[in-house]
Amino acid sequence: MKVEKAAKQLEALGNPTRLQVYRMLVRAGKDGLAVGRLQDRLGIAASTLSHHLHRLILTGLVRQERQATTLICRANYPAMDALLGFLADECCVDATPAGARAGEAA
Amino acid sequence: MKVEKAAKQLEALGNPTRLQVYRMLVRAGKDGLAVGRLQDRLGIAASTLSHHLHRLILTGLVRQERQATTLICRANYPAMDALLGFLADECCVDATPAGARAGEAA
DNA sequence: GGGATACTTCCAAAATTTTCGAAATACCCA
DNA sequence: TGGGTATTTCGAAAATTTTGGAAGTATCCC
Repeated sequence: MKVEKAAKQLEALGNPTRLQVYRMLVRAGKDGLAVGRLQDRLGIAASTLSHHLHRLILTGLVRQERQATTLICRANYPAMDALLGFLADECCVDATPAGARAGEAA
Repeated sequence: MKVEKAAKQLEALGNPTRLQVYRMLVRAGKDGLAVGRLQDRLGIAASTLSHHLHRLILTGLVRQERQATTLICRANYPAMDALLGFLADECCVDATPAGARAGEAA
């Protein structure tokens, strides 16, 4: 994963409203949740919610599927796994090796 | 973890420069990295880096320790673990149970 | 004390984000 | 075709973020 992409995804999750939306979708699982259901729970303007959803979708964290007049939103779990992996990745690889001491031979 | 706190941390990581800083610190491990070393690698103004570091520190993702005239920065690993846990947490708990079908008795 | 290095805080301009009403679009049903 | 529900796009104001030069603070060394 590229830093730019990860940053975009983290930025998308870094807004309280979008994070709530995302968590609702994560909790909802494979059934997903309609845009209208999200709006009912959040109590914000439809256009505001639509903008937030758009950003989550642009980053690949959320997917939408139309069912007649309603749009079902779902968390994209593999994308979340990739992002979590990116953050935890390569922990300490540049650290001084455990046995190393000043003046010690390589 | 509260949604507000998690959102602040994600927002802090959601900027390419700050994410790079954070990853450098994660890679650096327990030794950490001086502010000046970060600046050398990033090539940005010292004041800009200082602002970014301040945000990472405010959210609790990064800690600083003074060693003489230099400030050593370190990733706060427990904070990262808590954030990752928050995101993965409660996946699918609201989902329709696997055996559920329309009209099925509870 | 004087002077050097390391880093932060102050200030401010430019860019971006957040918000939502109004208008537009998508789809279904009769 | 006409009308209704669901959702997005347009447009724009207010708030926040990002950036860095200049000035300030902290610590060390002589």
